[in-house]
Amino acid sequence: MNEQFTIGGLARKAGVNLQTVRYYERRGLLLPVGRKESGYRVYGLDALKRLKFIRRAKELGFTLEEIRGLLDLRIEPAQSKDACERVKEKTSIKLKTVEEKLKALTSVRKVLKSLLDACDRRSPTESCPILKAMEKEGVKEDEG
Amino acid sequence: MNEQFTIGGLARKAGVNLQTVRYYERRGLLLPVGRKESGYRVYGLDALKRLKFIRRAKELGFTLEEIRGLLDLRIEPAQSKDACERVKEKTSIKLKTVEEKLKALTSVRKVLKSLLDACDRRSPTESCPILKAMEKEGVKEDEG
DNA sequence: CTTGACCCTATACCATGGTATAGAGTGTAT
DNA sequence: ATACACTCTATACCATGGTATAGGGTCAAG
Repeated sequence: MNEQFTIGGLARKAGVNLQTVRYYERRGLLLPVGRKESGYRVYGLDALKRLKFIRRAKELGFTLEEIRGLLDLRIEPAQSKDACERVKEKTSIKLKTVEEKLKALTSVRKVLKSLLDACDRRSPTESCPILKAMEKEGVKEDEG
Repeated sequence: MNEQFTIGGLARKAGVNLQTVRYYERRGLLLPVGRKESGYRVYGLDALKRLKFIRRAKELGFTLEEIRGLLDLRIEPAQSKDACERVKEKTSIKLKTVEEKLKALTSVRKVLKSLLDACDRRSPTESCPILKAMEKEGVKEDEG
């Protein structure tokens, strides 16, 4: 209960480099609950969860800045309606970009599948099938 | 119309930095169709498409190496059965990574949606819903 | 035949996200 | 009390994906 870690223990449990933990602290992503007399950082179980979250979110293509934003999207009981609205807005924005990525990735998947098909039929493709197919997919090409 | 570009024209049309075009060439992602006497690079319309594809793929979280792999997927008429099999294999691998990304992003979308939901209901949540959701390992794609 | 916009190569530099190392203190088991 | 694993800060270093700059050539218009 109320398990505590030293930085090394935390890093090991989460499977990340010890330096990375300190790096995340510098970036404002992961703070120790406190320090010992000696100056040693002390972490709780929540830190472990947070650290795991950071790694997963990173794999999903969020930057550390964005992850910090996500972690800040906490709905605390004391928060005002305004705060809730701001949180909601940030979340919506993130959701929208995620949905765009999903759409584009779905197209890519479709293309790859049809390429596999072509392989099975041994029908030669154009010089760069993925490009041709993406054109037909009508995934937006530019915008900014 | 067999339109041709110089490197600057291509970069402008695609909305990328000129140096970036040369960088992609160094990385083997985008070659000019040829050179003028002067040594000037010459590009065709296909290069523009390719360049746009690269940018999009990048936004989806593919590395330049991965993108090169995607662009290299093709079946040539003269290819042997073996070669075809290799293409198929490469394509399957790409497909798998795309599907992993899709899965992970779908989880994120779910989490973000539920967060928005919680916000709508304004249920004063005790702890960060995102954290909660991610703690459950539901999003994990890794360690395999 | 020079000016300006463009191109060439080569190399330096930048940001992000880490990782490693140096030099010094801590904690504890023998 | 000393060895060993661990921690601290600070700083250097690495890879990726670019971006900028230096020193020079090309080319069309005037």
